Order: sequence, then C-alpha cells, then structure tokens
Amino acid sequence: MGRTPCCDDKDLKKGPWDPEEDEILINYINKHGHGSWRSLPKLAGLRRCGKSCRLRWTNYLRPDIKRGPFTVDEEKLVIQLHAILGNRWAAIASQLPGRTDNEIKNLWNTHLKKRLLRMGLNPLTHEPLTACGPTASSPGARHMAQWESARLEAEARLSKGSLFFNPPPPLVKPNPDYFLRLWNSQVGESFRNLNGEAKTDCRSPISQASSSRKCGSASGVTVDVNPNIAISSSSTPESNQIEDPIDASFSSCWNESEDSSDTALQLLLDFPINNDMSFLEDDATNATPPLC
DNA sequence: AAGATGCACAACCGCATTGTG
DNA sequence: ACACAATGCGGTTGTGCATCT
Repeated sequence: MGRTPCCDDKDLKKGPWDPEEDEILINYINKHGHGSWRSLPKLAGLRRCGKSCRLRWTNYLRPDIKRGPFTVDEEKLVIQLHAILGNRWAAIASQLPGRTDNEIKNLWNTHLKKRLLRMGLNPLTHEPLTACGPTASSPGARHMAQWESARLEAEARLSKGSLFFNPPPPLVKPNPDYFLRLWNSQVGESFRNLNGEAKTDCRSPISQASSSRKCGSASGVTVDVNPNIAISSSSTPESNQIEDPIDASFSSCWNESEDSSDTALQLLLDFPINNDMSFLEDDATNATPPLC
C-alpha cells in the first residue's frame, strides 16, 4: 500500500524554527485551533510540514508548557514512573503537567540514565548492576520478570473485556494503559501514600502472593501526582502494616477478576523501585556501585 | 586564543496506531 | 473488510553553547 510521505516536499523548511515562524503558528492556532495538522502549514502560510508544526506546538509553543529545570520531585516521579512504564514517555509526561514527552525523554537520556548508572543501577530494569553479569536469577530480576508477566496478563485481561475499574460507557474502548490507570486510581493513590512502610521483607510477590497482601511499597516513597507534585522520601520504617484502604480498594476493584491473590496490583505495591532516591539531591556524589 | 570535546535540547525520521470513507 | 490518510510516539540526529586542553 504505501503512504505518501508527509515531509518530502523540497520546498519545505527544516531545522530550527525562527521567531517569525513561531509567531505565525501561535497566531494561527490561537485564532483557528490547529485543526488538521497536515493542512495547517498551508493555511497558516508556513513552509513547514504539518508534523513539524505539531511538534513545535506540542513541545515548545503550547501555552501550558512548563519551562525550566526539572525539580527533584519531578525527577523522582519520572524515575518511579519509568520503573513502571518503561520508555513510554508520553504516558510519563501525562503525569507531569506542563512537561512534554520529548522533554522527559531528554531528561532521562541526558541526566537520569547516567545518574542511575553512576549509582550502579541498570536504567532499563532499575536493578543493581553487577560486574559479574546479569542477575537473572536474583530476586530482583525475578521480580521484574514477574512484573512483566503480570502486566501482560493484565493487558490480556483488559483486551478480553475484563473491566478492572469502573466499566467504561459502551463504545468506549478500554484504555490499554492499564498501569497508568492503576497509578491514577484510588489504588495507586493509596500506593503513593504509603509512607515509610513495608521496607521489610517484600519478597517475590508470586511466592508471597497467597499470603502477602500486607506487603506494601518497598519504596517508602510517597508521590502525589497531580496537580501539585509532592513527593516525600521517608526512611522511617515504622510500620509494616498497610492499612485497609489498600485492601479495601484493592479487593473492591479486583473482585471482578479471578485469582486476586496473584495480581498485577500486588506487584505494583511490591515493586522494588530502588528505594532510596536521596541520591537525587546530592547528585550521586557519594554513589558507589555495588560490589559483587 | 583557538580548536577539540562534551552536553543539553530541539527537531527530524520512521514505524505503529487510529480514524475515515 | 479494506485501503489509505492522519496522527502519535519513541529513537535518533543535528546544532549551539560551555568547558577543557
């Protein structure tokens, strides 16, 4: 079949945008909205392809873009979300108001990835690196595999029409971004609000599954996502008891699906995001990779 | 002072997904 | 159901600036 390339016109300008172009684009969108991106450049009188216009608008010109350096809290949140969502920058960006996927991607590639590496953590898995090769058999690696399999299972369930959360209205497709919804749900909120809890004994959720519903976030990190991001790191493992909000919302949400003991949610609660993010504050000056 | 190198960020490219007739 | 267009997304590249030698 093939498709007409959208930006192959030799007449089209490439490279950095100049202020005049920005102004034209802003004025046009403020007046008419962007409508069809493909036809926008012609209508607005820009010698750019629609894709370029869209990118310029969404990544730079949009009025709600928050410019300036990322705060430590935002960086923590990016790391946490990356541990859950992987390189799904758009999904991560949706949790950081005013930040774009491109910006977060750049932040990750230029700062956070290196920082994790300096910390001796694998930026892909968020697991400790060792000089002795992959730690496939480590609990952490197992955990990752379990997490992934649970994620796939959950997505499969969703695709079969199993509705984990409030059933969407008819004709609305279930959002496949299961974990993002989980994160944003009451359950996720409870997860984020677990403060300084359950630092102990969060072993493999599968092995624990049938009896481990009290094992909460291993991170001890609280994250309030929107609109005012506020994360507090706590290292006070005062309580190992996760209170019932989790259980309640968990069980009420999960009732509809079978084998609730072995759940993606449990994995989320148990997810071994490398807990101590204090390195973000002092920028890994005291970071030493773990010896093996 | 000048060239080399590294870094940060904006923009591009191509594939995947979604929408539409 | 199919073909095609439009859009979204993630990986990669290009460019300008800062720092180093």
